[in-house]
Amino acid sequence: MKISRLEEYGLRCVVQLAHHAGQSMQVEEIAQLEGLSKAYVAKIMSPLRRAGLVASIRGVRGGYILTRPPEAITLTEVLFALEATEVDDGFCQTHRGKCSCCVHMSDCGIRAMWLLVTEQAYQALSHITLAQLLGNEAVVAERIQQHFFSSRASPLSLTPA
Amino acid sequence: MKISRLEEYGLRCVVQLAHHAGQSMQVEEIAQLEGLSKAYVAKIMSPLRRAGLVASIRGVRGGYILTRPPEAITLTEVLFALEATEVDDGFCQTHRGKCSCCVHMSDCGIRAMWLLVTEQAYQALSHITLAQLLGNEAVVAERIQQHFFSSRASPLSLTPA
DNA sequence: GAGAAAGTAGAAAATAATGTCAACATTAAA
DNA sequence: TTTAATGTTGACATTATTTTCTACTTTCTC
Repeated sequence: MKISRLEEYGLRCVVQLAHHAGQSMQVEEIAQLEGLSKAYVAKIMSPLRRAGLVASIRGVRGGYILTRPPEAITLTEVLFALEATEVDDGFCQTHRGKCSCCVHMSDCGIRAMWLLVTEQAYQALSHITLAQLLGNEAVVAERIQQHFFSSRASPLSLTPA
Repeated sequence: MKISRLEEYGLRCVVQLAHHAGQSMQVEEIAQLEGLSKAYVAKIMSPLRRAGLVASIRGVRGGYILTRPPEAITLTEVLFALEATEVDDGFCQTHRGKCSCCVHMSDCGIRAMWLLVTEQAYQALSHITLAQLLGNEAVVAERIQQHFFSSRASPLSLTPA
């Protein structure tokens, strides 16, 4: 289980924008701050723009800017924009071995498990906003942990078997 | 966020063994049932054996067999055996762009978030055993859902911001 | 308008993940 | 004790992902 570089870098770029919320940033500037090439950042921003999370300003003095305040953008939105994460037909298509369709296509316990687990993970991420990622590591850790151990009945909680 | 083929296929092979718990299965047999090549299954089984989750029987009438009953093997164990999932130094190493180390190495809110989210996800998976994946899709779905909505206070639950 | 400073898009190169192959090691059975 | 059926290993081929490159479009400033 891992996140792709597109997801990681994309999220980082968007967090940079969140740091400068209200102002636009040029691709070059983001690239500098994240240690990425300008061309690469440009490519990363593309899906985020198509998803409507950021707006581009073209021409001289152009750049990117968040379309909403950081408090109003969830991590699930960002990750989905960057990479339609498939545990659905797409998933089964890419895990079919040498057959034309997965041998478990009609009935698959593992699919049921992945489906629920990832669904709940994204559900959890949908409660974390960009605003909550601003601040230093300790502060963010504290905040997220708050979430995880908070009272409400519980998307991704599991009791022992 | 996605799972690799190694993880998916590895889990499937191990579930096949769970179906035949107590008896050994030959690589060829597993390959047939999963629609994979014999050579590929052989490769997949290797890390599972090294992790001690399965034992190999060499020579004529050889095969693989679970070293513990399906109820005693968790998904986290299987996934870790297949792929050391890194959100640690390894993760930061592979997400450092063009720099020698990630520009956020010393302090990274995103790292804190990934760390906690994946930790909790694996925590959740550590409560699901191979035994719980046996049965048809509907049954498994029901079982896992039970877990998610059960009473106890809650690794991966999140409350709205 | 002209020119320069942006973003855009798609091709190409580099890298990593996936899957196959062939030579080898082990062991049950004849 | 040979033989054939198996797992083991590492090198190779293939495919997918990541990253760069190049040509193009838009728009601000003069």
